[in-house]
Amino acid sequence: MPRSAIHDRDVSVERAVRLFWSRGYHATSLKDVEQVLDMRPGSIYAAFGSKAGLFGKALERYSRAISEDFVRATEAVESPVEGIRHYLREVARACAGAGGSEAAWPTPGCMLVKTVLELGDEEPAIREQANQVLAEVESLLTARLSEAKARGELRPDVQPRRLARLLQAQIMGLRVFAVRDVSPRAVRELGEDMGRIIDPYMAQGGR
Amino acid sequence: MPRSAIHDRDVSVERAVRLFWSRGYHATSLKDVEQVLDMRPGSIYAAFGSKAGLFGKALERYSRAISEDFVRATEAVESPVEGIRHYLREVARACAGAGGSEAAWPTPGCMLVKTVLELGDEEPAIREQANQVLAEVESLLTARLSEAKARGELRPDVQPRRLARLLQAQIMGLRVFAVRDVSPRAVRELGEDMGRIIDPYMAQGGR
DNA sequence: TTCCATATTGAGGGATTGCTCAAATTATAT
DNA sequence: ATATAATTTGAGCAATCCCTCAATATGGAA
Repeated sequence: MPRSAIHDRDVSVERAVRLFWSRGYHATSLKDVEQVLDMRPGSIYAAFGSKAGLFGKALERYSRAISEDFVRATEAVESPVEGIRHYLREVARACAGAGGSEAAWPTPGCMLVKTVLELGDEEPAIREQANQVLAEVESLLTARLSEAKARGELRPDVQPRRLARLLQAQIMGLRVFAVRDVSPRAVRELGEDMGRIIDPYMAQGGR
Repeated sequence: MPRSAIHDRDVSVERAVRLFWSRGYHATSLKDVEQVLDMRPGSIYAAFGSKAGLFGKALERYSRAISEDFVRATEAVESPVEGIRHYLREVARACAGAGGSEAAWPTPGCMLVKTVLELGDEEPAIREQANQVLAEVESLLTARLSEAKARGELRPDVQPRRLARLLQAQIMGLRVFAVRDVSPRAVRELGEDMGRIIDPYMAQGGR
């Protein structure tokens, strides 16, 4: 007997991702949200509770996409180390092409990083949410590296978690760097150089 | 004949640095500024013109401090490569101890990075200011690396500017990583590991 | 068709935003 | 002391903020 919803929740969240991802939390007003979602305040609040609530859902969706991308790119090749290199190249490529409305990424900057940097003591729930996802990504990296170590690709004395942190910092650094007004070529080169950081950690003297 | 100013401009800007650095641009209201500077709106606007104007002055001051820190830490030892490693360790230490009101850094996150990530098309002047300083830091790094290459510390085929970008991404990544809720030990280890990234670029097989 | 239950609307509320300006204040020169 | 000119104040403006809610619209069951 009820009236069916006219707005697809998934589509709305997807649009909110791009909006919040590019503008950040504070710089995005509900006017912007109304425009992008094509919804009026009442509907938005009935569906998501609050601006922070919608942001949380968007961040959740972004997080899932990021994790899936990592797993997919990483499993595209057999070698875990090569998989991580492949991921770094993919990120560099996406960063270099980011910006346009047609681009896959509205900005090179990682939404998780932007969130953690923007939101301090205000909105601690969202900050904690982003922190937790970043910890999960570190664990994904650690798992891949443990696998590589078990396969004999990495030296026996390598600490997977510690190397994972170094590599996560690479991804963060790459994406922040790409926000600078710098040539796509420089970004791709940087991704390549970052991939080579693993070399000294590999068995048989690297590469 | 005029009345002398009661507020020291330098002190005010210094306080504004900590305030904007920790909270970011949008999350900082003029109420916050009034409180921290102990000034009323009229005085603030007479002195700095606008919120963006004050932020610009604060960013300028922060930039100078960052550059000076880099040069000082880098010149503390004779070898340029060792100087860069020393800087990375110093940054890691400052990051690990950041947060408290007594700490040297209110947050590990770099104000330049936070600014570039937070401000998009809005406030393009400030964004451009931050971008330019980041380019200058890249040049500082490049200069140190060129020196190292001339001294024979680095392999002849090393491209200083390209390696400089890799290292700037390290600094950015380190400081972003440290914003995560992670142990000081992990941050210091990360700084150490980042220093070792230079090894493969060094002459005589690194180290 | 009638009715119900939910989705949606949009005017507008209370708070806060960045900012202005006329008035008050006060250190200095005369 | 007095006059001068810059500094500082703080009430308050227009705009915007996030959000609420009574009214309206509408799809599905009976």
